[in-house]
Order: sequence, then structure tokens, then C-alpha cells
Amino acid sequence: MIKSVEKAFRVLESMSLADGPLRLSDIARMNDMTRSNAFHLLQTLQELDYVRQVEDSTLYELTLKTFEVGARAVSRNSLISVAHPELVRLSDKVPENVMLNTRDGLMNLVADRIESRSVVRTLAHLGARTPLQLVSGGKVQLAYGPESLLAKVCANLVAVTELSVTDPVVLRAQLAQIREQGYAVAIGEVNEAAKGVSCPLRNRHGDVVAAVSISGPMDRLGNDLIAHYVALLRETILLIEAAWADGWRGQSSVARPSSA
Amino acid sequence: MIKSVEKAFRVLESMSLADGPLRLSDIARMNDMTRSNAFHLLQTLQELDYVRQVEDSTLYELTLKTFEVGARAVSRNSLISVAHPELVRLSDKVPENVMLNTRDGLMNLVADRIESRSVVRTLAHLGARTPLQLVSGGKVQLAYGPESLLAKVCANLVAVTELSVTDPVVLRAQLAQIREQGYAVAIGEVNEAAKGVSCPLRNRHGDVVAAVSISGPMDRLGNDLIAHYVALLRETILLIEAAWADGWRGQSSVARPSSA
DNA sequence: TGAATGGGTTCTGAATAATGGAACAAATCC
DNA sequence: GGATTTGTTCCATTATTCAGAACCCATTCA
Repeated sequence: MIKSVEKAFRVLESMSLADGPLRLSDIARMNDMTRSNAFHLLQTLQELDYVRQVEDSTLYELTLKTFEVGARAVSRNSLISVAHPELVRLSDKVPENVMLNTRDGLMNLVADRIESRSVVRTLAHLGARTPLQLVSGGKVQLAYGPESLLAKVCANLVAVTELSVTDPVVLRAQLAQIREQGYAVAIGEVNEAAKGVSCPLRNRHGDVVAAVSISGPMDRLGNDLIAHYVALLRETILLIEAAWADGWRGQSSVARPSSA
Repeated sequence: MIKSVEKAFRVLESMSLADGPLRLSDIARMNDMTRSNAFHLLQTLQELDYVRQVEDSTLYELTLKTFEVGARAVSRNSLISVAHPELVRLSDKVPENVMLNTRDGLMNLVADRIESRSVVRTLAHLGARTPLQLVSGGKVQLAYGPESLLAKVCANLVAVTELSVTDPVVLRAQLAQIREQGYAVAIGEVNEAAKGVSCPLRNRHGDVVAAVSISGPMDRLGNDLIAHYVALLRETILLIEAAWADGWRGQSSVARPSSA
């Protein structure tokens, strides 16, 4: 573990979590380092164009180079672009957040998200990564995923809220149920007030490669609604799967770079 | 400039540019470092969860943590979510890519993008950052931006293609014209085959804070179409500006975290 | 089959490079 | 207006990083 690299990323991450530009000494304090150390790190990050100082001030802020790099990393995923329009359509029918979840290692990733237009809504951060077993989208992927994956997840179950599953046996039971009913529900396992429903999305070979989910505040996602939402999800997923499969045949597009 | 930090980011970036998992020795070669050096860096990046080894193999690939961090960095931008639906609507009327451009330092950033459904289309990478003076969206932002910004841009003009502006005098003339006509056109300055049209987007105070653009292959964006596209862009922009201004008044939404 | 190549990983010592602390001016607080 | 706090620079010391050699494993080629 190269220490200076670790520190640099700690700085980067703490800046991304803050909600505005930060002062050098705060950054130093947040990460217990000396001011001079933080200064050198920031200097380096600045030269690399990940950080800049806000005009005529000594405050530091992130550039969007992380976004550039990150976007490049997901862009390989053609599923996202195929799914997006259908998610938008689904979002019109439902007063909740609609999300496309994929797997990234042992994490569930919110690969795309259409925000609910409701005034009271839950936050669905695009790009958010959460342990698979704690969210409905992740559970679906676990339920239909290989045993080897599940084994790894079981090896380090950590509780985030009181409702988080921490017992492998319980988890396996949940997954069995999910397979039986064909959808997953997660209730406040990451966060007390939230609830989500997910259904699996498959590729041409029938492997589950993603999950589409609807999530919102617990009190609005009553059990009576679940069946209805599951139906909507399945409808949407069928359309996405069809469009995606088409993509493989119709993939003759001559793509050339562009000018904005 | 902390060397190991610089190297770590070089590794990260080279991996994000590759189109698949890489071998250790290739990563080492690409960045001229010894294998053992590359190994240590990858080891560190792996512990930090930016990199992982693909299952049952020695290949290395990026996790999507960069995406997580990057997405968090842009999420502060409420404009994107407000603009998105309107961009989708615009995209239905035009067989080209539609983009929302903002400024990030001296770079133009593709903050959002709806892909053209045309078979022949240009690539519009979400998250792409390009020098402001080379793309239509950036030119608009320069044209209406402060002199201090322009001065900094002029201080380091670099040519990317033969058509890139490299003379400050020429650039200033272009910007004057843009201000006069109220829109910008860029022709293959980043890339020979591409062309783009952009119009400015303003906040409540009248400052230009972004540009909406339509871009596509040069031969399809004839001069006869420009006027039409400009009209469509202006229409869209008016709607976005209105919705955005509303947001400031209607910003009472109680947001709570969610479960996927 | 067996040698040979190239790859990933581990280890070690040498030397570089990162770091903390002192110092200072500028800014900020009271 | 005096007292902190802050950003930045400098320096010397030491901890850290890094190259290189050595290792094992896989694959290739003879």
C-alpha cells in the first residue's frame, strides 16, 4: 500500500463528499495530515487536473476530471443507453425513483436513474455503490448469480442499519424466496425510511446481468402496490431486453467522434 | 508533484482508456515503469477499491468507484436534472446528438447527452472534457464569459486538428461573431468529420452558465439546417431556463436517502 | 518431453522522495 | 490592534518507494 497514493485518494474522496470548496487546513484536519502534507497532495492533484483552486481564493475544489474518467469507465456498458428511454417511460407511470442496477464486484451500482418528480422523494444517487445484499437490486443479482459470488458476499456481511441482513442463512432464505417470486423487496436495509422493489434483467443467454428497480419512501410503497409495480417493471424489462437484443443485430452504426 | 501519486493516476487513466482488462506488464509498459512498480501501484489501487482483478485471472480492470466519485462531483449541478427531460424532447425532433455543455475550468464538459438514433452518428462521450475554444459549446461559453477567462484560454492555445484556432486574434473575432448572431458553430476543430451548433443558456441573473448543442457528422449538418436547429435550441433553452428558475422557488422537496 | 520464454509476484537493500516542523507573511478573528 | 489561524515555502531527516534479482507458474516451441 503506497502511502502517498492512499492519502491522495483520501483527499479526493473527502472533497467529493463535501458540498463545496474546502480550505487547506480543513482538508488536512479531515484526513489527519499536516498542512504541509495536504498542501503537497493538493498541489499534485492540481497539476494532474483533478483539483483546482477557486478563482481569487485559496479554497480548493474538485474539477470534473473524476467524472470524465468515471464516465469513460461505464461507457463500455451499452445496456445503459438502451435501457434509458424505457426507464424514462416507466418513470412517467410511477411517482418514485426508477433505477438501473448493475453489479460492480461485490457492490451494487446505480448505473442509471430517473428521479421521481414527487416532492417527497428518496435520494437515489447516480453512481452510488452499496453492498449487494443490502438493496433490492443487488439481492436480485445475488439471487440469480453464481454461488461463488454469494459465497464471497457471505464472507463479509456487515450491518449498516438494524434491518441489514448479517446472517448468511437468513440471506440465503431471502434469495430463495426472491427466485421463487421473481422479484426482490428491500426495506430500509441501507436506510431506515426507504423501500425498493426490483426485477431481474437478462441478456440473450438468459443470465441476469442487471436489475431494474423502483424505490421510494417506505410509507408510500405499501404492499398493495408491490404487485402493480412488479408488473410495470417486468413490462419495462421485456422492452429493454428486446431492444438490447436488437442492438446486437443492428450494430452496424458507423460511429465517428464529434464536436460539441 | 508527488511522484507515486502521479503514477497512480497515470495507471488509472490508462486503464480507463483501454477497452478491457489489462495485463500487469502492459500497464507497466504503457506508463514506462518496472513491473514491480506497476504491481505495487495496482496493489494499492486495489486495496482502495479503484481496481480489481478479473475473476480467476491475473488481468486488472477498473471498478466503477471512479464513476461513483465522479457522479458525486457532478451531482451538485441541479441544472443537469432540470435540463434532461427537455433535451430528450429536443432529441426527438433532431436526428443528431443533443448535448448539455458546462464549463469546468478551461475545459468544456459534456454534462449530459442524448444520443442520436441515427445509424451514422458521431460519438458524444458523456463526461468528455475538451478545451473550450475547440467546440461550439465551449465557444459560446467563452463568448459570453468574462475577459479574464478568455485571457487564460488565449494563453495556451493548442492545435488538435488543422482547423483548430490557434491565433488569439482569430478566436476573438469568432467570439465577436458568436455574440452578434447568438449562436456558435464549430467545424471539425477537435475532429475532422464533426460539426456542432450551440446556443447559450443563462441563469436567473442572465449569466451564461452552459450551452446546449446539436452535433453530428459534417455532411449532414448543412448550412441550410443551421437556422432551423438554432431555432429549436432556443426553444429548448427557454423551457429549461424557465424550469430552472422555478426550481429556485419550488425547492422545498424533502429528500431522504433511498434503497435500490 | 524438455528447454525457453514471458508473465505475475515476492523480497531486499539503496537511495530517493515524502514528510513533519519551523518560519513567515497574510488573512481572519475578537 | 493584538492574537490566532491560515496558506505557503524551505529544509533536513527518515521513512518510503522502487529497481533489480530471484522465484514460480504457465505457455510455447523444438
